[in-house]
Amino acid sequence: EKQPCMPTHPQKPLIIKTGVQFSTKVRLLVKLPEVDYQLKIKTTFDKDLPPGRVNRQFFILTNNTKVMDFEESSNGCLTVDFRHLNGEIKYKEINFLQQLKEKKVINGTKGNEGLLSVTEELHTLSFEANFSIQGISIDLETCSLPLVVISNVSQLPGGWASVMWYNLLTNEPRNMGFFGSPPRASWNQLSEVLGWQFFTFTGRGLNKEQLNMLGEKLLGQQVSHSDCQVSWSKFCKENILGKPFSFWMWLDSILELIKKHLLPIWNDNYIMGFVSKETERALLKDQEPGTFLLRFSESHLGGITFTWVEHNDNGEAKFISVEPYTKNRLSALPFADIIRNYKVMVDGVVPENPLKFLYPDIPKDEAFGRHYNSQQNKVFPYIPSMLVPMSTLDSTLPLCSSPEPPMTPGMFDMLNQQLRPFEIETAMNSPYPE
Amino acid sequence: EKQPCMPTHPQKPLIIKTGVQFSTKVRLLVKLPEVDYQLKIKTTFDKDLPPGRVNRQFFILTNNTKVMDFEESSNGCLTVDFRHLNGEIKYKEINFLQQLKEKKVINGTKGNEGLLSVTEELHTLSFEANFSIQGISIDLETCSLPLVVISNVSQLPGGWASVMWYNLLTNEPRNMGFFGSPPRASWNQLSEVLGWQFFTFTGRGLNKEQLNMLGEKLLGQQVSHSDCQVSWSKFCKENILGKPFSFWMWLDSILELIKKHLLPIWNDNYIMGFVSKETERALLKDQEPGTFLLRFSESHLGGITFTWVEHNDNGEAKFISVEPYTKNRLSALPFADIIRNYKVMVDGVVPENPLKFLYPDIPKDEAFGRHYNSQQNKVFPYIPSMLVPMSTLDSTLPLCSSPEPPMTPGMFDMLNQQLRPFEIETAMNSPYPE
DNA sequence: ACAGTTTCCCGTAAATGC
DNA sequence: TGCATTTACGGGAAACTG
Repeated sequence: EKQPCMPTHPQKPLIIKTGVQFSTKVRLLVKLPEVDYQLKIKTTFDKDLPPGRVNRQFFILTNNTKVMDFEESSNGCLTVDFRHLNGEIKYKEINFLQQLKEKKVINGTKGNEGLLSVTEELHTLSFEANFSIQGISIDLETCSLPLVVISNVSQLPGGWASVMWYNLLTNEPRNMGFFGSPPRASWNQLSEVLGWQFFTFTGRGLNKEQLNMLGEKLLGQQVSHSDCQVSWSKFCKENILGKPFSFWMWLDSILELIKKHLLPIWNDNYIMGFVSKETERALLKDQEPGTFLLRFSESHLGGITFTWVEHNDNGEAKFISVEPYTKNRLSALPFADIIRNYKVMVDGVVPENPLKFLYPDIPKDEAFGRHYNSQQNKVFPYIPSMLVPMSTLDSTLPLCSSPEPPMTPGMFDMLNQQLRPFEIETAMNSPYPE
Repeated sequence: EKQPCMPTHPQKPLIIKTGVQFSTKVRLLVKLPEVDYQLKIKTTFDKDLPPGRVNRQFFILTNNTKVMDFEESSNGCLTVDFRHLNGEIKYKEINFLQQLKEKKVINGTKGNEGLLSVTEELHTLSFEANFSIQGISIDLETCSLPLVVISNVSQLPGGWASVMWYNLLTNEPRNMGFFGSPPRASWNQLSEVLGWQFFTFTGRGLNKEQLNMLGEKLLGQQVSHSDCQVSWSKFCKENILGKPFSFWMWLDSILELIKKHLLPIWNDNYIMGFVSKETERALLKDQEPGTFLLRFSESHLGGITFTWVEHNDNGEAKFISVEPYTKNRLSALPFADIIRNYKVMVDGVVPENPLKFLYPDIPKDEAFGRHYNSQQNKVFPYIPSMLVPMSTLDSTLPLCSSPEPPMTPGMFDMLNQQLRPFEIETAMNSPYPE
């Protein structure tokens, strides 16, 4: 009869942060005959969870009772929307604006297995109303989909992973023990969700090649990933081999990077982003010198780098990648300007920008010109100054410039044991398929 | 009998921010004969202000009663220090950790003249205790010096100005209407306080020349500023002529800049900082080309620039200042590294660092070498990249490079009406005394 | 409309708990 | 001790309010 909607964290529904206001909407789906009186809705947090399994306990700080009525108009706080939809069903909506506070559990024994993290702990909001019609008292009750409660935005990625996994893999309205033994997802399902994440939060999804690279990263090289199963743990809990973060933490850090610093370029489809080093080399190998592409760092959270191709004296292609730029650097200098002004200075010779064509052959300025920042702000008595990103190289020193090593740890170790000058880098190319 | 100390905001006592914990200490100065029982201290905010004049009203959210006793040891929250001092007087101290919340004043008429800003509104904390000895009940009561209550750190500079002004100009323990008609300060008094501010917060005070420049800025050119009177309004409320900020706001922004980004260089005394443009030119005029000095921006809040001297073909000195660096830029690149790597490129020619000697003749690297950041962090497969601060000039364009115009508005307008190439700048020099 | 003031809340750092 | 989680609060921005 009543269909509850979810409390919302900015852009991420079903996640609530303690101490921060959230809002919920409840819609009454029955058409009440001429009910003009005000209907009181009471909200309760974790109303009747099985007492044995309770983990953290929360309570709603503010008024947990709100009136659902027809008159109030939208003021952002206690908005009540009243709409006729298709002339058939009446929706009444209520917004609660309230916040949550953790009850200190006196009882020392938290019921649950210690294995679950707080972002795997599921909660609900219950809504109750009572009204009487023609002398008959009627109780209505409903509750939300499972919620995740976090205490700091640093837990948002983990919480969102839980929400995604739950909603991807079950239709149950309230399986609170879901993460006690979470089901696996097929790569087919998961890749669709990942693409959808990018689409929702940035405006552009992921193409076949990008998803393929992600599949390989998560599952290793396979003929087809479609039917592979991905465990919850592999997706979000276990660290990637040799890295201090999980697959989802890595991917989410890239989502955040795009949202804050790369949005227009990403939406113009100028960031290939998810490319293996092997593919990268294969693509660049036969291109004009100075052809480059943009790739997200696999070794650091939230980083983006460019790799360009040059040619040795003997005609071999060599590939150079710059140290990845992270949000700190990008907030000092937007990425388009980095590409525009990037310089390499070898042996103190006049610096030159090695970036000429965005793969496959788009002149740099044609691709990024729209996003250049003419940061030459005229402050009258001063001469303007800008930051120029620059790599300074000394060709006599064995400065290593090879792109990231492949994922296999053996290979990684092997590479790490060798310091070598530029020339040898091209050797990295041959072992890989083209 | 009891001597109260002040609640503390980090580094700035007598300022309390709503919603943030603060602590107070109360010391009992009488030696109680064998009092081992616990003495309860009750704290009240604005206990008995004349009701007519009340502005904002606040109350203490947390427990306002704490026990002063001998046993408790320092745990950071309810610390009680117990010390014998000189074997004569017993100090008992209590820390209150509590926060303040504003009462919504139902009564619409705030008593005070609307002229005062919130940072000029003074409040107090009262402390009360009662104990009985030999059947006689004894009441103790005391209260703090006037406090300023702010709701956001953005109000801290204003609040701190009030605390300084109050404590500089009165010895009254609680003149709550002080800012109704605040007295003036002599420049003698004020300059001492300003120097002390720098000393306290950075470790280095201000020398005669620096204070002199500040005096001129505040009072205009005078034979001697010592006996000049500075009004509270001029110090903190009125904007500097032609600028959107007051004298103290400007000075405080520089204090903050030093604290966060320039501390070691400032403490090495390598920042002249407060120099008028006239003096700057007089100093640099006869120095080696490439001699530079560091000066705080007078036109923007929290900015620092360098000015260096070069010579024209005809031997005239010309002075060039870079656009001031503010906290945003400095957090991308520390100032010492900016000085180290700063380049000017004219007509696309090889860029060169024009900064050679810190005034009067200290080789740049000798002065700043200790603070250079070898930011060449080796991230294995990538080539490192750094940000290089650079000014790019085209000598065929009339790019203006004159240092800041002098403060007189007429002069400012005159300058603004002229766009001119480098060479003319030297003309600016002659009108000024050397 | 607007300026002074407060609220909101992210994101870093520190504290706490386990 | 180390890791997971929470708390603290500066700082930018939005919301509020006369």
